Amino acid sequence: MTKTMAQTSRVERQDIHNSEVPALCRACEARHRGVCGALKPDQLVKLSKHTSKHAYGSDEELTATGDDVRRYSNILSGVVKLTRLMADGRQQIVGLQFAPDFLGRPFKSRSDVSAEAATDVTLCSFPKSVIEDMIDGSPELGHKLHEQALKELDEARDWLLTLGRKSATEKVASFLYLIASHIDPEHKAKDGPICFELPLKRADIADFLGLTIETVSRQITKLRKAGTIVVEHNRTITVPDLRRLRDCCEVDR
Amino acid sequence: MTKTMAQTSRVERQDIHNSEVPALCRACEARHRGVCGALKPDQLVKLSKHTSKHAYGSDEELTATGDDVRRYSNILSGVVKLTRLMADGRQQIVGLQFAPDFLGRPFKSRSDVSAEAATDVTLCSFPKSVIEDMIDGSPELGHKLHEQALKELDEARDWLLTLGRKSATEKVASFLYLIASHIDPEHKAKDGPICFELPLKRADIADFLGLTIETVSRQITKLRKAGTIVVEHNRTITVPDLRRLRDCCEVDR
DNA sequence: CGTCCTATTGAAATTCTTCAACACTCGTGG
DNA sequence: CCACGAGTGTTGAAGAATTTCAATAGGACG
Repeated sequence: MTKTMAQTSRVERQDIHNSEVPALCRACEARHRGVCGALKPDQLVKLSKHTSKHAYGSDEELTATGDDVRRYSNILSGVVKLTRLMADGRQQIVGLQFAPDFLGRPFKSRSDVSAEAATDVTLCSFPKSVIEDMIDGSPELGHKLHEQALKELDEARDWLLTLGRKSATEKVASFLYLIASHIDPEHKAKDGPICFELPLKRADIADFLGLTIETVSRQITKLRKAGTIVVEHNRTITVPDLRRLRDCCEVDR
Repeated sequence: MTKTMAQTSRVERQDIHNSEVPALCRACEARHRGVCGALKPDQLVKLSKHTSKHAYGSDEELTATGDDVRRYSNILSGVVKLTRLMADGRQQIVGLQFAPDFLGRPFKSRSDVSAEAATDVTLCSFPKSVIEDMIDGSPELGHKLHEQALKELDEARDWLLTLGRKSATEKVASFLYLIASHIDPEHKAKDGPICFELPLKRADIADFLGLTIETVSRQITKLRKAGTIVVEHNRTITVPDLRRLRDCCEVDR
């Protein structure tokens, strides 16, 4: 069984036993919730020798399309968009990843999606080979990566339904609901008021939803006028009643 | 009904070396290309004790939405559609699986997609627990399942681009191209004439592409009149020049 | 022969896009 | 300090793509 959910107290107790956990990793979110949670202290040490932290600004490219993907990363902060581009410039965001998600495509050196920073992003990255060597010795790590792949698959399939079958309003509502639930997973059930920053600009939202900027804007206006959401400074969204937003994600016809 | 298509002679020759391979598995496609390829003979024996073959007719449900998914399966023949359904009846196919794909969602007992037979289908299925026990002992098996998850993820992301950003004609062309390449992976590069049966009826194609039946029909007519495809009996497609079809998948605007 | 299922086609209605104009914010440099 | 431009977001009107509604046709089967 995986022990991902460790409360702080237990983690601290663990770290007394193996004080060799690299300084870099000690304060790291990914160390507990991310892939590194599956690593033993000596593995962390080994990994940290090849590790580098890096910061990216909004819209900066993290991995070029078709590039050799020689490095894996943990997202330490920020939101990353995975996009696919067509020859004539049409673009589709095929995945959004939040800290402390893992970034990289195991078992394949080329990828036809490119990764861009949606917000300011910091990554902790390391060579592919190091991790791949570790997988063989530690099934828990392989399992964790497998889990993340399955999670991403579930999300991609949810989004297929949204892209294929929902109206523009439903799409925008679904996007806002997605962000709201991701920002505050606890809140999801509670249905109280929620406030959050949109990690994407309108153009990105459009590329995520398969719409135009204008349509996105119009639908946001519509939701705002209906009182389902409150918008400040274009990017700050308040949802007075999450249930009402959720209802907009799937309106009976 | 179930026809074992493997040439018996070759399979028998192989099995001289490991006579413990269960009779059921000897002629099986999945034994080589599917997950079972990662199993050792003694594991196959163990697995085959809990294995049952089953045939389904077109549109029959293999796994109900939200059902406990207690069993895994290999697709021995036919095409399976994975669908998501909305409360008001809107439907989206979120994945197509072909023999000898693996069917089932590891590490999760509920799934919100339902699996239906698109064509006549035969499955070889076994309890989840047996496979999961084996994963611990054989990293190769875990790896194979991981690979399949990643493959499905890549496919889902390809499809997100298609659903989000392509026109109706491009969507239909992309679908036909997908099927053509899947039916005959070798042919993909050659660009000669190809003939195949559509595994999906118009309604399913529509649910796969996020379109209506009528639009699908119109686009097929359009491709037919342009000479890009030849249609017989609604289901039999001939593609004289695969390159030309591929060009229709992404028309510059 | 009639019925069900599947597929096609036409015309009207709807949704979304395209094109165009305008508003707001922010940083830079005159 | 203000003008300017770039980047971002909103809104309106016209146009295009797709859906909806409705009618028709062919094949399979009892």
